[in-house]
Amino acid sequence: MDSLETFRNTVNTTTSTSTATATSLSEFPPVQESTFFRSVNNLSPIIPAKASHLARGFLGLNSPPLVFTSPHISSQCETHFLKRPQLSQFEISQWDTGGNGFIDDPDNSKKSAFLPPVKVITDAQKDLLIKNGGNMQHRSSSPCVNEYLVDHVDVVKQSNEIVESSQSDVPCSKEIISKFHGHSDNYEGVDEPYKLEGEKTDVGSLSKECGKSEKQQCDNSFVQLMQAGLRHRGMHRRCLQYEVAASNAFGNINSSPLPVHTLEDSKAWAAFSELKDLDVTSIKKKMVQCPELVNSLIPPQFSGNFPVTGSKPSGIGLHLNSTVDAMPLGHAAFTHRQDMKSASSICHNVENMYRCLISSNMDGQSSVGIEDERREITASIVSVSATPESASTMDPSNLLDYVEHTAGIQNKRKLSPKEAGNAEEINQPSPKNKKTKISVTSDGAGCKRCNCKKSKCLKLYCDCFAAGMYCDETCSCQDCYNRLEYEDTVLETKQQIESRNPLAFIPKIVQRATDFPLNNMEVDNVSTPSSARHKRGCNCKRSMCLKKYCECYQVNVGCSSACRCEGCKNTFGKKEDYIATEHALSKGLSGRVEKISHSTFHNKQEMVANKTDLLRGELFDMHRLSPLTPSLQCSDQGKEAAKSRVLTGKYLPSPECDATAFPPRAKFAHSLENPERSLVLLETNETVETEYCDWQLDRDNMEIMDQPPLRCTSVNNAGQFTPLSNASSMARTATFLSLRQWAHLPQEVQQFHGNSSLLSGGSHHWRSSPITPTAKLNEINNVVCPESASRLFDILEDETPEILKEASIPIKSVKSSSPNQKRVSPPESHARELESGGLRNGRKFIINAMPSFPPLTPCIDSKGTSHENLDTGTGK
DNA sequence: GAGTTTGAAACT
DNA sequence: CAGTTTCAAACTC
Repeated sequence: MDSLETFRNTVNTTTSTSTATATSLSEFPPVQESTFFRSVNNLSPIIPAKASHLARGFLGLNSPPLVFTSPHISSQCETHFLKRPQLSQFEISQWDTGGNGFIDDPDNSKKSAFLPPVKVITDAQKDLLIKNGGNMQHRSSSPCVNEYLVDHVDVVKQSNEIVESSQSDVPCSKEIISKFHGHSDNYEGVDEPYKLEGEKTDVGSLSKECGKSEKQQCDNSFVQLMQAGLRHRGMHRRCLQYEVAASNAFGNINSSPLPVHTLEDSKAWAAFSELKDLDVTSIKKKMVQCPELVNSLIPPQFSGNFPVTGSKPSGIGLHLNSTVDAMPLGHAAFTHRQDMKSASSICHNVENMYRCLISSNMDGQSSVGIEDERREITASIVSVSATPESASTMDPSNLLDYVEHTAGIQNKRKLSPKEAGNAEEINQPSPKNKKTKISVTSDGAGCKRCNCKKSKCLKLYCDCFAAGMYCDETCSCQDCYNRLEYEDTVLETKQQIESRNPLAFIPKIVQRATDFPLNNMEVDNVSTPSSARHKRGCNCKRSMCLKKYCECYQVNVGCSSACRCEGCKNTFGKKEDYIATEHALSKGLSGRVEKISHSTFHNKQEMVANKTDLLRGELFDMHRLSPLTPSLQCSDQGKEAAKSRVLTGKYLPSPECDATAFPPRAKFAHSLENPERSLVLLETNETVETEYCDWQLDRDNMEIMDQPPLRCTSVNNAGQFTPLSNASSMARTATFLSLRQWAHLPQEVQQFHGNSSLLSGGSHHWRSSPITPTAKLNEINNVVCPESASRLFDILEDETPEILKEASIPIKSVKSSSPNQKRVSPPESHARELESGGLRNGRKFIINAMPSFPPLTPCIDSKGTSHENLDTGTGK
């Protein structure tokens, strides 16, 4: 045990440099009082300043998460990264406790012993760590960092615990440790700074204590234990980093943002208990005879058949660049670029799984160039994903097989640590890779990657840049500056462009209220709703909008009045047809509203139908910039109205359209009953979506117009959040944006909205789209909520000064909230009224325009309930 | 794969 | 704001 002490001392010495973490951790009392935690807390925060190079959106140093979400962000790591930027310490504690499932329980240290040590710091990670060398500290809030820290801790912790707890119970415990440490030694020479000094020495001495035959046994049992445990620990660990990975890609049963391991660990412990008292041979025997025992050591989500949900990418507003060639809806998950990113996400998940597999390669030769592997695997899987059998529909087990297969291939080509360390170099697109990348991505079903040569990928010419994404290794660009390492440059350039055109980065494809098809079936046949239109329109002269030169045609949308094309023959909708429709609608709707508003509804269903019908157009409008998400589409709550609205129109085949990716309705209902909880739930995209759907109707129906805007309140409350949970970077993005916008709206407008309860609807709207991109989050003055902006533009016809447009955003919300209002007050006149200050009392206006309706949907249990919630919400 | 066409973005 | 240039994707051969 001397060596153990030495080891501990070494650990303490090695990790004593960080006090900040420990200090912070101390703020989260009960969970981490164990001796080990104290040691853990003293560990240096190992921070991958710029972790995965997998393409990511422009986070911006001082800006809210994303100007528009990037498919790249789908990377689960990124998702995680974004999700809880402020929770590092807490996470650390959570992960450490949760990660082992033993909270402050000395006895649990024993339990932990069964958990085989894992190669928790991959080569790539180490490489990153090395690269980031000195400046690692400042990003300690990164969950990824946390992972490294936790992982680092794990190495120590598990080592300690194994030594401590196993004692002599398992004859080979020492050998296991030795093995483990020997494994760690695989990193030798890669990054000495990260090696826990003493590991090697102690391990070495321990190893020698094992006899040869015993060692052989140990090897065998160790391998089995490790293989089982690695999956449990390693993979789970990886999925801590990619928490969404577990929940999305593998249908995690637990939607909690924070991993809960206790149950699994308990199971595993139970299984392990069966083994721990046996000798090595028996253990081996037992494990061979009872594979289920081993399986019990494996988290359920990683054993057997994975419930496939596909990934639920964050999604984005439909940027032109986010849309690639259309595919049959069946493959819609990869129709859009962000879908491709979901593939990327899956890839990333798989990648992590692969890492685990690599890690579990206990032959001591697993030092493969992870970065390189990642790249290739990702590319390969993207390729796979691009096939009809997209990754989203691919059996995860197949993915695993694939990964394992790939791993096998990869292992044939083991890179030296040095080579692995050259990830940066490898990441640079090379002509050699170009063809492959293109072949993978340019088949129309794949991810659209840029191929810029002169723009340095810092102009809107660059698809990646325009879509708010960093280029990645799959791009074929040259002299690319659109990379994370040039983050500052990218942001600067982006701001520069936005200064010229604040809407430069907003989605180009928007929904139009004037064209909402009633044929539900159509949704199955198109990838883009006919109601969608290119915001700025095309300017085709020769292509007649029949080729992909046409931005409208390219994304399968018809041309609109915004287009200046000549000889438009767009098969998705000719400009002239659009104009004609628009004209007809503008003529017919006001009369219709009049009719409805003066009708006496005796039949609730009829009321719903009528109102739903009216709302339909409005909803399209409201979602103009944001493809409806599955929470709406897939909401199976028997909400006829919502359903009707959702299904009536053709919606963008949102990548998130994955029923299984969304939580049960109960979650939302709960949120309704508990407004405070709602705020928390709002951090999940699905809740936001659902909320929007339900509350919108509810609000419209229940004469809550007189209620202070719930949403406004929520938004304000939300503003009190730290940008924490990356907070649902997506949903939160919209929230913060709205808040900021609101704060900077002219007082006049604020007052207007203060009087207009419909603001709530507007806020809803903002929040309703977790994929809402933000034009500029870090510069309040330029903040433009794309969705709002879009609607705004429709209203103001692009003739309103920018500042007024911004100020009018909530007004658009009014419009959104009250479809009738729109009909009653045409956009133009509405704008005029606003400008003249004549429309100050939105409430009155709205009430006149629309009769109050009883609750429309079962989701809103009762008027009282919702009302109560609203009251509660508004009371805050 | 090279060259051409096209239209958006950028520039003036 | 219009005209021109630059750029990269789409397209053709």
